[in-house]
Amino acid sequence: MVRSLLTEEEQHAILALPIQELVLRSKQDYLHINERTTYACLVASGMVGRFGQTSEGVRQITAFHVPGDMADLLSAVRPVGVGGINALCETMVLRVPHAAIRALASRYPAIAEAFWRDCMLDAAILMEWVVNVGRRNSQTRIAHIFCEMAIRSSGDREILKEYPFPVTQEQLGDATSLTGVHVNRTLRALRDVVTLKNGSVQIHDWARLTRVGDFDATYLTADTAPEQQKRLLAAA
Amino acid sequence: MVRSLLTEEEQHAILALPIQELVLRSKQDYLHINERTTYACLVASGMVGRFGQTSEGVRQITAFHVPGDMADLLSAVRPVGVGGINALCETMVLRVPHAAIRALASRYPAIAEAFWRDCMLDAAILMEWVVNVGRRNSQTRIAHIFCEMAIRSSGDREILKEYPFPVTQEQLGDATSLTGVHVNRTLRALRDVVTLKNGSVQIHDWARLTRVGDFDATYLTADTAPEQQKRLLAAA
DNA sequence: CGCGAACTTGACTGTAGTCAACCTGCGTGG
DNA sequence: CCACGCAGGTTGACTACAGTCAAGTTCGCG
Repeated sequence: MVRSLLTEEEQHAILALPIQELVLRSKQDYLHINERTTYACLVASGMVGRFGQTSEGVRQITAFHVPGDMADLLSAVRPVGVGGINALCETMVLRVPHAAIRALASRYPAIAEAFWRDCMLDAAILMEWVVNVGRRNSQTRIAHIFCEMAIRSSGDREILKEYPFPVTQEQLGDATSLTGVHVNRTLRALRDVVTLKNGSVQIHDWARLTRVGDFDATYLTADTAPEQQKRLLAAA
Repeated sequence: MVRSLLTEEEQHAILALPIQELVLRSKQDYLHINERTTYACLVASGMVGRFGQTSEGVRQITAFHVPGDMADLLSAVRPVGVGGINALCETMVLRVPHAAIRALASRYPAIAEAFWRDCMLDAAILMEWVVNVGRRNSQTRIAHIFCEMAIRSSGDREILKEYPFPVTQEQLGDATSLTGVHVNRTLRALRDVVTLKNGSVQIHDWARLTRVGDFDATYLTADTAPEQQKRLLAAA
């Protein structure tokens, strides 16, 4: 919730939410496509992918979620059309009942807005993914995802030169709409700039990576508006 | 706001929002990419497209908005990363100040949730677009968009056999990540099922169109949960 | 040590892109 | 009222990026 300003009381209220730990095995589907749920899940460790699929069962990953992300917060207000969720490696999630989230949002408008804003960051990323998959070639697509995940995995710190990204080349293809074979060839072409090995991304040249990846981090940045923008205005 | 249940008082409060009418010429950019705004806009008539673009300026439409849609409601809580907005034909929009939206959301939790839910429908559509652009061939892609817009243009009525869709083949290509030339060829191949002419889509065979378009409307359906799901639970 | 998942490589194919020419219909201005 | 211009649509020939298929190879784990 670093993306919004909350008072201590609000922060305590969030930390007091009832949670239930759940450990997912690598490759385990946590939420099946079109499944309805009454919990939202916070990724505590590991990594999950959200995905959609065609009627033929071909999967398309639509989002990656790192520790700290609510992977399906949107389901709290709209439990349909969330897509499936799949653990990319052994992952611990904390399940929070929708009812508790909604009750909290009702009581604290600033929390409602913080949740809403969090969902809107996801939406901005999704828009960027449409552009990525639709308009960029294989090198740019993959480099772009590596840039995005570098920023998101680094939190407020300096950009990490290496970060965990426990996906197979096949899964990276599911995220970029490429085949595993072509991901492999593309990674080879990028090897001077970035490598994916043992479930980690190693960035050798960040400047070149952002250039190849046609990457501008604006869409990921926290709101840079005046501070009060991060909180709801007092009720009129 | 038909997607949520609101009391009369809440409905009146929404209708009392300060608005400012604005008429956009066809092809006019209303919001430039990366532009920050302090208004959200409701489409009153006509049609707009939201778009992203690569650094080379190639555009990718990420959403269409029909009358009744808030095209950039998400900007109320997160004014960055919205992308650009372009009028596809002469369009009237109603601009509503972010401040008013946020004040209303703060005062009426059910309205906050209705706004949030509305944004989440957009997000669900966006996920479907990633799948569409990433995983489907040209015929399926175009047919899928035609299906989506048929449902959204029909509102609660029966599905219209003809509905306004004032886009050029080139713009349809910008939405489906195809070139204008290929859109043209694909439309020809689909002409027994659906045609795009004079700014309207004519559906000749809805059953076939959904089959060709690999279309399942679940992601667009209003929440089918028990009624109270459509409103925030009373504050604990 | 042996199995299987993931990765690697090569040869060939196919869908959609590119380029270029031409057609059509509409709105404007002479 | 006609003619011009132009945006949008249509078609053909050729190209290219990524997909497909198939045969290895490597590596980690039981």
